[in-house]
Amino acid sequence: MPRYDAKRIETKWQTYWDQHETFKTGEFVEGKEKLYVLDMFPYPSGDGLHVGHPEGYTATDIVCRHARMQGKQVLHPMGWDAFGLPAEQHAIKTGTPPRITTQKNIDTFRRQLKMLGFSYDWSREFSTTDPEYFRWTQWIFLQLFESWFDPENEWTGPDGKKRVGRARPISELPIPEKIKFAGEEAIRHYQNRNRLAYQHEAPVNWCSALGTVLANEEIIDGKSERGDHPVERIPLRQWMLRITKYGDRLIDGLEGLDWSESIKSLQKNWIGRSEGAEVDFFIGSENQTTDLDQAFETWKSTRAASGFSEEPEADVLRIYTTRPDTLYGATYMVLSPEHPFVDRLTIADQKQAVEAYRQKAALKSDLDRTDLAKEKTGVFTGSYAVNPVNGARIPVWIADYVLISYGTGAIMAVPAHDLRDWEFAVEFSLPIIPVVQPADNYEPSKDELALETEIDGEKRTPFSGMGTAIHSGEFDGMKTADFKKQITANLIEQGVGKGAVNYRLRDWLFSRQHFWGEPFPIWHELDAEGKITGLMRPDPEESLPVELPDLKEYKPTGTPEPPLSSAPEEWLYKTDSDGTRLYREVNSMPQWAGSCWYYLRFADPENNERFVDLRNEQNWLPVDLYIGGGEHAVLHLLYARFWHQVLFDLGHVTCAEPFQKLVNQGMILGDVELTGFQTADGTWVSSKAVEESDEFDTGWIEKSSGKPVSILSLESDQVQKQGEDFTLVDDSTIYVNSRAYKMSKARGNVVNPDFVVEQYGADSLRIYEMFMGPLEATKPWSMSGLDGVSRFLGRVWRLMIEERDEEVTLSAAVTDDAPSEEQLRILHKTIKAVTEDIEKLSLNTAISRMMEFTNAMGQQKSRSKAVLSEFVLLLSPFAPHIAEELWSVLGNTESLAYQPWPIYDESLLQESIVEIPVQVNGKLRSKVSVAADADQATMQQAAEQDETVVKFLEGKTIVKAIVIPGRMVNFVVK
RNA sequence: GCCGGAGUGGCGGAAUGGCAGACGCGCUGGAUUCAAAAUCCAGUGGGGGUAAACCCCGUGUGGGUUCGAGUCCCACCUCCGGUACCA
Repeated sequence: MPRYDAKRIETKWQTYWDQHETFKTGEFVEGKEKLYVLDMFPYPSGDGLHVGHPEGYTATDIVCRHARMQGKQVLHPMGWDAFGLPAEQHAIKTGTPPRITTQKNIDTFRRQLKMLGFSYDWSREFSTTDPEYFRWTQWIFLQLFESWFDPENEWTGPDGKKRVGRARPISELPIPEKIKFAGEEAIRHYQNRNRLAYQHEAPVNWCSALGTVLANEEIIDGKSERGDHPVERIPLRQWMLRITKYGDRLIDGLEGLDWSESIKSLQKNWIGRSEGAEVDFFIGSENQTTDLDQAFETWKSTRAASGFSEEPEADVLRIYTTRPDTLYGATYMVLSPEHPFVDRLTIADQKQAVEAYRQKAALKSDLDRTDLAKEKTGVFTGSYAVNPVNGARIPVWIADYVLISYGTGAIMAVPAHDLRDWEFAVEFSLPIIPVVQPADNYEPSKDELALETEIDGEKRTPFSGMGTAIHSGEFDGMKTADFKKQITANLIEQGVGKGAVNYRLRDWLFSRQHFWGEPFPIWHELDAEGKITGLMRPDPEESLPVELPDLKEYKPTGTPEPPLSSAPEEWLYKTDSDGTRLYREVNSMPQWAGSCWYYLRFADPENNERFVDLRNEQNWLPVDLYIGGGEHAVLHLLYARFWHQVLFDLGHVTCAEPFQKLVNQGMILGDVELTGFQTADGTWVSSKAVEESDEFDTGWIEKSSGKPVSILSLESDQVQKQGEDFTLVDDSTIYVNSRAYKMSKARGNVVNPDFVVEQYGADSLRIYEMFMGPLEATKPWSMSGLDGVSRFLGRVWRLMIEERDEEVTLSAAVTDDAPSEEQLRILHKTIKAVTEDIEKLSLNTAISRMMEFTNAMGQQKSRSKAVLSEFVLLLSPFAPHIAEELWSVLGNTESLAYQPWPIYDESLLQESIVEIPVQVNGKLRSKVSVAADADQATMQQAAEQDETVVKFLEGKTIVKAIVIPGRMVNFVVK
């Protein structure tokens, strides 16, 4: 019985922790160091936990258990991100209300997490689907709704940092005189247009198969991320959040954060800030009668006096460019097909062609647009615009390579210096004027060369780099960077342009046509005919939460009308105190909403007065360590930071950034698979002669014949290494594939944590996942690796427990004698290494250090109890169950969860004699033993006397001897 | 294409510019056993040499810096992840 019995021990200690509320975070203690460690909370899917979850959870658990033993107060909560599609789709199929399914899944997840022995404070658990939680999600939405962004506001936050731009209450929005004059309704509409949460009629990605509108982020290659269904673009009234206003703040805020450079750059790229200029090109008034060139002169002088207007007037096309220095090379303009000026600029002769082109563009899904990306298409409108810098008349085209959603939806085309414009100009024989001279030693890039074209008998390529201005009037000879600054200044002076910043980031499409999401706390005013007027009334704060109605049917309506539109009348309509009929907003919030602020709620989960008490927020925030999968590196983190910054601007939270340190755990792949290929008649085909193909069920074909090949799983003894690759043992010309794949049901390589715990125990699973490799690396699973760590725990057990006894008793080898110097040295080396490794999150090496300890102690006939006790403490964050059990067998009556973490003594680390390497000319030739504290002369002398070294020094002169005390000796000889 | 990251034994992976391959898996041999499981001990990068001593080669490729490079610099190759008409 006293063999290491994981199941018995683990159940015992999990019950103990539960009963004693061992990991409940108490009231915040002033002056005691705090640590807030958070896992990205899971979506409780019906499949239960997979082995990827415990990877991050174990890492945070180790950090927390370690921190508690160091005397810190630790906040380590867990909850559920439980709104989302799967529960709704299950409801559609079975009629089971999503709340029921969700609850069941949460129960499974909780059971599994407890089974793994994580030290969460379960008293703080909540789900985003709890009305008491989403009450505050709705409240935060109202904060966004009731605010606008003032880009000019300069202010100093509670963190003492100066910022420009701030969210302010909508009541403080300055109303232009014109609008004030138009009356109350106009003012309300104006406010609506400026809110951080606003409604917008926009082409959205409608997926009829899912019966919903999708965010750009939910679409991959023009198909839905979920289910791979086709997506088309249709116009719809949608909720948007004005995240673009926070573009700069979201970039600047990254600076002080302890995040990997790669995630920071991922976020920066996503935001995609670019600097350039907006420039107005004169097109004349709508029914221009006088000559365009003459009108242009008048316009120029008017502009010189009035300056550049905030909004473009009707007589100009406003463009955005990052290369204002190429203005002289603009030879045509392009509008996106959706641009509002297309109609008025299209002359009668071109109407038909333009209309046809627009139709085609509108029908194209994103997929088609990218598919046809190779070829440039477009139509001339028949109209011209005037280049403000040189008065040149240039034709205005429409083309779908210009997107309505970026910049101003219109561009000036400079074919000589932009690859896309070049392609278009070549296609439609438009003039190409070079205005930037590359440096003398310039070689065209691959992309540029690919576009090489013969024009007028001469081979020419576009040039998209920087250089010196030519054909640019007074600016000739200027360097690109200087020219940009200079011309931007000139444009402002002449009132025809200004410096501008653009973002790749778009405003956040914040509504979904789902049942299983947070309802919006918004009512729409209806007019006498029951039509939506565009004016809105928020639910008063005190009436929150707006709960979901009971529905009989969860099916999508099949139209973009959300399922909530079939809610009972009394949920959908009400008459306000002033007699206005109101209709409830029937969209719901996206799944991101709940995860945007859950980290705040954990600091104060039961507060009925506020989303989080300010004091609690100040005490616990920011999150000191946040660990989760890389799939959230962009969106979740960007969205949560955005909400947080708005709350910060409005004074609801006091720290500017929510997540101080972020770590992305790597993905765990399935076991490595060796795959061979065979034709139908059973002949082997080399993996180098096959390729993937959708044509046949096997998914692979032989390249030469195009015939399908079947795939065969091989055992490791059937293959051998050959160079970089593997081949069959029987035939070294037949290469086979060797790689690990993502775990998936389809591939059948999913590892179930329940199974692993059943077989090996939770401690083994925890240690194995940490031992696999660096936390952030992608790593393949290996069942035999689990045997290894399981053996290690068995060895630890036998260090202390007498297996042959009936009862769990201390082994006779464990004594109360004073530890030997050697045992102490081993212990203190281990303490030092493990402590430092935990701090670096280098958990795989921490475990290997403990293995070394175990191996060394196993050799000792008599083992000091004191030494073993300290070791058990070191092991406890990693394998808490076995550690608690051993701790109690060692004679302790209380949990070790709050025992002081062992401290190493530097003086005990030193060995008295060390073996140091001796090199000659940098090559290792021998090793000599010297006293650890030997000085340079002694070391050099010892090295020179070494037999082998003498041989290498014979007949040579020592030019130089490099001696590093305690480390090495190197002789440079001639 | 662009932006990140990574290339080290049969495998997962270690190495503040200072003994490459810690630790684990796998494999080989041995002990224990009637036998097995479990456990313990020894060996295990490649080549040469007598399975000794010892020597040569070796961290994707080519160059460089350095007394000394897996580690730093330059160029390139391959793989993985993200992204893509963003003006």
